[in-house]
Amino acid sequence: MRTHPTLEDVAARAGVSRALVSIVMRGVPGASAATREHVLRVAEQIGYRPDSRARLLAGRRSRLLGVTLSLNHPFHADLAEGIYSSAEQLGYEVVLSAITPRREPRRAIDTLLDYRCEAAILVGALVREPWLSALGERLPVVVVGQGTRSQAVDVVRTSDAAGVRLAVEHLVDLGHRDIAHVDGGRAPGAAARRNAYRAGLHRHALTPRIVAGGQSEEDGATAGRALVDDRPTAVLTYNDRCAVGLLDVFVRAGVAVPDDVSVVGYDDSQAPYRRLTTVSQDAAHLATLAVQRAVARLEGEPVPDRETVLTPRLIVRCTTASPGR
Amino acid sequence: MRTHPTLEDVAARAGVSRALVSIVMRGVPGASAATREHVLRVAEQIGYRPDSRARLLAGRRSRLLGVTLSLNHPFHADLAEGIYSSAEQLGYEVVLSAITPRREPRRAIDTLLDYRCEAAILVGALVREPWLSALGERLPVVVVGQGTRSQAVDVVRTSDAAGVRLAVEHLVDLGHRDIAHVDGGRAPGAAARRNAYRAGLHRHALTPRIVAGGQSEEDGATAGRALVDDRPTAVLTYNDRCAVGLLDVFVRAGVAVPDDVSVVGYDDSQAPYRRLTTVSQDAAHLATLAVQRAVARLEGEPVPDRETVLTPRLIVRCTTASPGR
DNA sequence: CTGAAAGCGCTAACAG
DNA sequence: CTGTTAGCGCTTTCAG
Repeated sequence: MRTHPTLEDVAARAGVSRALVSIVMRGVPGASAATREHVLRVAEQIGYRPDSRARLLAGRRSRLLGVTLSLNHPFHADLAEGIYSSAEQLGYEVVLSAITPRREPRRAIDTLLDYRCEAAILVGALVREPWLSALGERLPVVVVGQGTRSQAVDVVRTSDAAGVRLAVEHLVDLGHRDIAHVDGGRAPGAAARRNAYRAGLHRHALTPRIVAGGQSEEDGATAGRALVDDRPTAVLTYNDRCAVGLLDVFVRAGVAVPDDVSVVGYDDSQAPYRRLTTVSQDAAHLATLAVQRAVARLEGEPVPDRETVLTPRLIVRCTTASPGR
Repeated sequence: MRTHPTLEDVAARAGVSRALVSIVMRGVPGASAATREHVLRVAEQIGYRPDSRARLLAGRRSRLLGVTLSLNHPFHADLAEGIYSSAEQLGYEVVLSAITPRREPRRAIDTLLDYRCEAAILVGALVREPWLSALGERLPVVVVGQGTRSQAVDVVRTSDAAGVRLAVEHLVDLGHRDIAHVDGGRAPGAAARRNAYRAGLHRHALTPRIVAGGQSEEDGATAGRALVDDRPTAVLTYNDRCAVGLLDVFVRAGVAVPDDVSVVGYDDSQAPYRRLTTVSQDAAHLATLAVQRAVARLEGEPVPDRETVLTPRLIVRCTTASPGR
């Protein structure tokens, strides 16, 4: 189990100075093409890879972006993927820190700080406003997917109001008048969606009906069981996972979708196999914007607005139809 | 955006030497209880957190465990959670590196190496044997969840043979004779499960019927569409996600589960709401073992076997029943 | 128990 | 173009 080769090993074997190797490895000007190639080959030969810790320590910039995310959320996975590739394009590294039931956001963020990342991109991190603001004072912070009252951080999100509105309009256009909402409880964005739902129904002089839900399929199933007996003609759920749980209960109870009841999800995170009508948030776009925002702050470029709000799209698939069809 | 406080800042403010602060922060003997408390309070006051880069660089040990995982797999999320907590208990840190469609296992592992983690725990990383062996020569490697021909790495997994066998026996006991398998293609463990399925059916003089599947719900749905017309009485799928996709297609096609067809999943990764009969792998246990194994290698403790194989449990829920009930 | 001193592997000025 | 020289913030001897 021998130790990793160092810059010095490469230098020695290539017969040049460490500084030169450093220059070559970083790809900055200051070495002839011939030397460059030679050094690179030697490095390759002895399996040299720069020690990222040392590099981070020595450099004045770390070019490291810290990202929190909760595992097990398809939408977060999509965001992470986008963040990785946007960051790479801009020459930044990414370090992930997971939020799990036993590992709180605060803990995840602390880890990121210990790595001395230059900016933090927070996905799925529910932290209290004062703490978030304090964090925003220390380093550029971009919150993805949810709003915040804090003025110290950037926000990149999709408009919950617009998304819910699209969904409600779609259902109303189809002729639905009894539209229920399975909410997300304390989940990110849940409050905004709930409010938008209320507003949407009021706009059409309809009566809101909110059922407690959550983020998971199980929450959706629970809500489904609560709704199945006194069934509305349409249901808008907090997210796709929730919709899936609801659908499952409905279908098993012999309730046909979309014939007996229409269902609209949120996030477009489910594989298309379910053919769920849903409000789509463009994860790749959100990711790109979040990274751009963080980088802009780091590089002192002007950032137009603290908050960037994307407009979601409604994707009509096969779980919605006119009532009593 | 001021810089982070350093060890020196704490020392200055507490009126002691840097070395002492270091001792206190690491919690090693060498400081009086009074001093210890004082230093700790000062550190807390100025919001000091040790720089993990510097710590890693200076210490002879990094106590860092590198973990690959693919986002978007509930089973991996469970493993990650377990790894985090086991590592913490043993005084190790964890750094995650995601495998995504655009970020190959090799890339993810290289990142881990750049962080100079002392050992690697590979979950969901499909890499060729020679490369894996080469990696195993460099540092302790524990592969989780799948076997490998490589003799250079440790393996912690659940017996696919035993799991599939449990499932097949269960179905046969229920009276099924026409049992299909939706396989996992090239996914981890898919080959082993496929072989065990074949062996299981042969044991009972039944004819195997294998349908191409995959890891996702969509793959399961595709397989479901292929099976729905010439329906077996029972289906064993590569994993739960696959089972869910299959179920979805069946239920929509008016095929009742378990009345018309029984379905057995694998992983127990779905929320219980689906009431899926499935083969359960104990993620927490696997995680603990993987971490213990890695740590044992690092600390030169004896490791009994290269491979640890857990026995899975069959969890009978509501998707299996006798045929023609 | 405490302080001084030597690096860890790298980057970044600066001279040559 | 190339080599020299300082550190980055911390751990780790080793004397006081």
